[in-house]
Amino acid sequence: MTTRPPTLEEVAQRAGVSTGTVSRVINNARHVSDKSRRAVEKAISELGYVPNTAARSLATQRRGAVVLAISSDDPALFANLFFAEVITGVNAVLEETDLQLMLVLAASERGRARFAKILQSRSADGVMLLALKENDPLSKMAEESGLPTVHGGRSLDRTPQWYVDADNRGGARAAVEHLIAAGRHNIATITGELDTHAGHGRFMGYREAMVLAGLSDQRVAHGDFSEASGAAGMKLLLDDHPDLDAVFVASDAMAIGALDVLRENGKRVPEDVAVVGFNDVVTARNTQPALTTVRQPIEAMGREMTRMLVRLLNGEQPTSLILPTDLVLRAST
Amino acid sequence: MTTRPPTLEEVAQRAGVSTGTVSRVINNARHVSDKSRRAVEKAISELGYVPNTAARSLATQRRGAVVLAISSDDPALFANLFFAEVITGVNAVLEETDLQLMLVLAASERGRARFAKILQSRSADGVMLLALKENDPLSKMAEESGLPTVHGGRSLDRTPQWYVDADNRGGARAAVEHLIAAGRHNIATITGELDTHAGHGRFMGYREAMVLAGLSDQRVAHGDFSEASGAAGMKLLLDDHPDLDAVFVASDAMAIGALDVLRENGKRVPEDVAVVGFNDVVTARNTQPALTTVRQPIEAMGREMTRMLVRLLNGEQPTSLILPTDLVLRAST
DNA sequence: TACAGTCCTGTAAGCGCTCACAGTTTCTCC
DNA sequence: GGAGAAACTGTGAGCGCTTACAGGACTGTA
Repeated sequence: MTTRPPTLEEVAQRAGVSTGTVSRVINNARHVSDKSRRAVEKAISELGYVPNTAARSLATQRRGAVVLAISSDDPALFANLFFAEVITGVNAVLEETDLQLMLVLAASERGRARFAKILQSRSADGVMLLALKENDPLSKMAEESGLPTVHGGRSLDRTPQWYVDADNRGGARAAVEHLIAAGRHNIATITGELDTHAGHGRFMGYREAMVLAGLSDQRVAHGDFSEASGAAGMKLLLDDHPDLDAVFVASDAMAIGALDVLRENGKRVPEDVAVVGFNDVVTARNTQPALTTVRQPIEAMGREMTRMLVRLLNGEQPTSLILPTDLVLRAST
Repeated sequence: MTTRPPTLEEVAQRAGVSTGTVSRVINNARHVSDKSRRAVEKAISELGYVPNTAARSLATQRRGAVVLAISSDDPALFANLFFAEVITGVNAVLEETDLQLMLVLAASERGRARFAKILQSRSADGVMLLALKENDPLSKMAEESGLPTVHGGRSLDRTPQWYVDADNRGGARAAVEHLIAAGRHNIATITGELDTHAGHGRFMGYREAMVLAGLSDQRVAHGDFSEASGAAGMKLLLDDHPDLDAVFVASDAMAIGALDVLRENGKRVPEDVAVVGFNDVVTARNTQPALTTVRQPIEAMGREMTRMLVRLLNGEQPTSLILPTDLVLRAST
């Protein structure tokens, strides 16, 4: 058993000053003489004093912590290095502050209850929400708590006041424009779920690029981001539009399904049909052929969400952000 | 702005009892009449009261949170779904308790300082440490703090009192025995860094299996877990032991490098040379051919670490755990 | 009826810190 | 040298909760 850590009062005694002065030194407030400051600092280091966060929180009404809540149990969150990347980004910014990171996986009912408890017990000063589903209950909970909240991604039904999102539309458009520049004209698309912001945005990006180039945007199959739906979509496309020479697929998982179908049908990639995916999942570089895809700046999203939240906590008014994506060129185009 | 949340005192007033009684109800202590209890519960739900954690922490000297510190910036931690899996496991157990999860990435100097601060300011009741490097400073910091600490993995230099680890040796042995059972006899190995517990254990597992089967354990190349070192190791092995018919590789990354070299040298896998890796990284199922490998129970490690820590916090004396691995059979054997 | 046990309840003293307030000292500038 | 401002410091009242401790109200027993 370790002995009880030293308190501010003991520091004050040792330094021969009052507790108020010690507190001022700790929070480097003004109005402290060099002499007192030095005495206090000496006492602090001799005693190995570190302020007790609970006591400080109680007095200041500030928690010194933010919570990152991850809502969906969507496998998309776990495929990929999504998790690691977001957290790396969040951590990088938090390291520059005194804020601690609390993590809540709120996929289950229980997890949601825990999240609610954190909010209501005021265990955190702010919230970062990765809620990929539409109408996610966490979103409302955070709002009702009144805590500053930053969203990662948007839903179609409601644009949160503060969010960071990837440029789904722009990314899709760039991907399709890349296909066009490579001389493809009969470009099809397999969409994701259109009732998600990402799915909708990527589809819009496709249409935008095609229309602007004066090409037909009518070669469309609808999927749900899953590998199986990608395969099914590809089959439909081959039936309906045997002339297609490229396909923009709204997720890598679907693209993988599509590649299988193309192979089964004797289509060579990219010679006969070029394929572009979206997300740059880890396996994208190991497909046959390696998949050209759109990479989302996930770590940057984590970073920017955190920056935004920190600003909010400082009373500033940040502006929401849409981050650019990268087109990763590989052998499938 | 939301109004200040209700306090315990307001609950007491509304319920017509004293604060002591309310506190007893909240912590469901004994000696509360049904009448008071009901009155208090009614008041609580009417007011939407939730105890303030900071105040409670201050009074009880318990924080209601544990910290998960991830030390290494080792890419191995980020390849894979390591991150997501560990956290999923940790979260699953934590959901059954009232403990919150604080996450610290302590790869940088700054991160380490933050970790120290958490320990010293007593912001957490216990520590889970994923410190993959030998002699990791975090390990000592945690120990000095006196907080209950559970380690994920071991280092060679020092076995922590409480840890959860995967059975590296047993996993390796099972992999090699699988090769033997398939009729291979000239089995080589490419080791990982032997000064890590994992590298050492896997090598021991290889030797154990070979010796027990009466086979030579002398076909050895040493690597450092990286893809490049796997390729280099494979080259050496082919030169020194052209008769080899199988190779147990201590990491998937190295196995991928080895597969490349085998292909370049016209060796067919698995016909000429069977290959087994270790870790089951996401890409292992997409290699050519798909890689047979040893899967570590990462989520289970997270779960067991957390269980162990919870027991420790309850004053129980848990015992350290070595979790079994799984052999994932694919086309490379 | 008296007396010890049990239960229940209220009271109040902390937990370790911050911060307004008031008091004291030191400057600054005529 | 003195008035007023500025800088410094100590004091003490909280922040919202827990937890002895001290009763008071019952119960059962002699």
